[in-house]
Amino acid sequence: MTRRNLSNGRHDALSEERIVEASIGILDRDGVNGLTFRALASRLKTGSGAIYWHVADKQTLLAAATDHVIAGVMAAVPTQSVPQDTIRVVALGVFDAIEAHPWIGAQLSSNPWQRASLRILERIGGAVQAIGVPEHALFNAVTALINCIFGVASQHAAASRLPRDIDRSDHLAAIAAAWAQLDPVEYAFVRELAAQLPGHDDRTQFLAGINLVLVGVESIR
Amino acid sequence: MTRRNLSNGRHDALSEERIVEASIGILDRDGVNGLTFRALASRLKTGSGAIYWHVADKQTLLAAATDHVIAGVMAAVPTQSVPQDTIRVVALGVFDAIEAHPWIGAQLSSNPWQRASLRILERIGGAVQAIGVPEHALFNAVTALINCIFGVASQHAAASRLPRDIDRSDHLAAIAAAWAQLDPVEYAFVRELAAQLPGHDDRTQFLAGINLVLVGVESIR
DNA sequence: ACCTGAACACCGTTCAAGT
DNA sequence: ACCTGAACACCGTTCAAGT
Repeated sequence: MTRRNLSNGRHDALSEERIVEASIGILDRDGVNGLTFRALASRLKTGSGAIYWHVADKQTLLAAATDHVIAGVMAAVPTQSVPQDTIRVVALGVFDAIEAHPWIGAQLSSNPWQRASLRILERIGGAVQAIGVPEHALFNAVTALINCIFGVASQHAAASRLPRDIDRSDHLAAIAAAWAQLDPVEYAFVRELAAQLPGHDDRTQFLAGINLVLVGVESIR
Repeated sequence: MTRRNLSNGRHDALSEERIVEASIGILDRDGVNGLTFRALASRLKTGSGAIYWHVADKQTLLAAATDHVIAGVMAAVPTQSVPQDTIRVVALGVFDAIEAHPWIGAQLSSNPWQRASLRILERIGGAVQAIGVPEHALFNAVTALINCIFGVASQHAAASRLPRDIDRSDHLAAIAAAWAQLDPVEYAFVRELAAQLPGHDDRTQFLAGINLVLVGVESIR
């Protein structure tokens, strides 16, 4: 009975999985700054030092939490018959995951070579290969797509770091208002864009960006 | 003589500008975690509380430092006769700025609507307009390009957070080696990519990605 | 108006001590 | 082997007190 957490249903035993799941719960509710080892220990009814027996440090914990979410997303994405569709579905899956767990955005974009990113890279890469992009251009095509996805990821991450009591459309309106007050000569374009800001749909926008890059990718086939 | 810092050369008086410049110095040498109000106060030979008279908080200070660098980059970029070239030059300017001041990467991608980002948005937007993209597609085209730039930004930011004693090519080799040990079935593509990783040039790669998006942008003209 | 520096309320991480 | 919780070495920020 040395490994009781395998053989019985005791919920007391700490494990990396339980820690990661508790972390995700805290992250979803309170954001990255809300995830402290003290808060985690209190939720898991243990001492803060106990967590270090299972997890190296906070950075590793955040990477593990991100991987847990992204692994779920990728498992749920079926490979489409048209590779372009696979890319779109993967991209939208990541988009929706960031919307559900906003802290993932910062995590993905701040560490592009962690496991979670590799899962995305693998799926996108396979699809780009299936499109017929030649070997020497693969790297370029794939990173362009990944950059697009992660760029939006961080954009969303920023929006999600807002206080919870601020409405999203209020926030967009506030940004638009701020832009409208910029210098008319120096910021002519931004001021024009301000008018379009409140009405636009992030998800549609995101997909349109992916499609734009796909046109470029197809051009090198 | 109420505003001595305007009329004479005294270097003692604190000002937001001096604080920002000192911050950039610390950030370049020690990274974001090295920038503490105590380190800043010591460098400026003042008390840590004094800084708060000129700067609201650390987040604002980081945004101001980022804006200071990006403003310099944008001022140095001449508008090219071919709008596509303007986009390329702006993008490369941002790329080089991130290479010189790596902390900017995280800053840009974590707050896409700060002043520094707006400066970039304005230049890119004007050029996309000049290409002849119709009004309704402007937003999509511009954000796709910005996402590409910021995606790479954060990628570089990650690489720059490495300890200073690690060589860059050693680091790439280490990543390639780690990738090569991944599951051959689950990570077939990533393993193939690993071989190309050590040899590739970031800057060329980056420009190739921009060009890919430009093909897409031109397609909706 | 501007600066000082101690004090406050936190952090992540470590580690002797327990079981 | 795994857990406890006090302790350490930091942070950002505030604020009474100075000039």
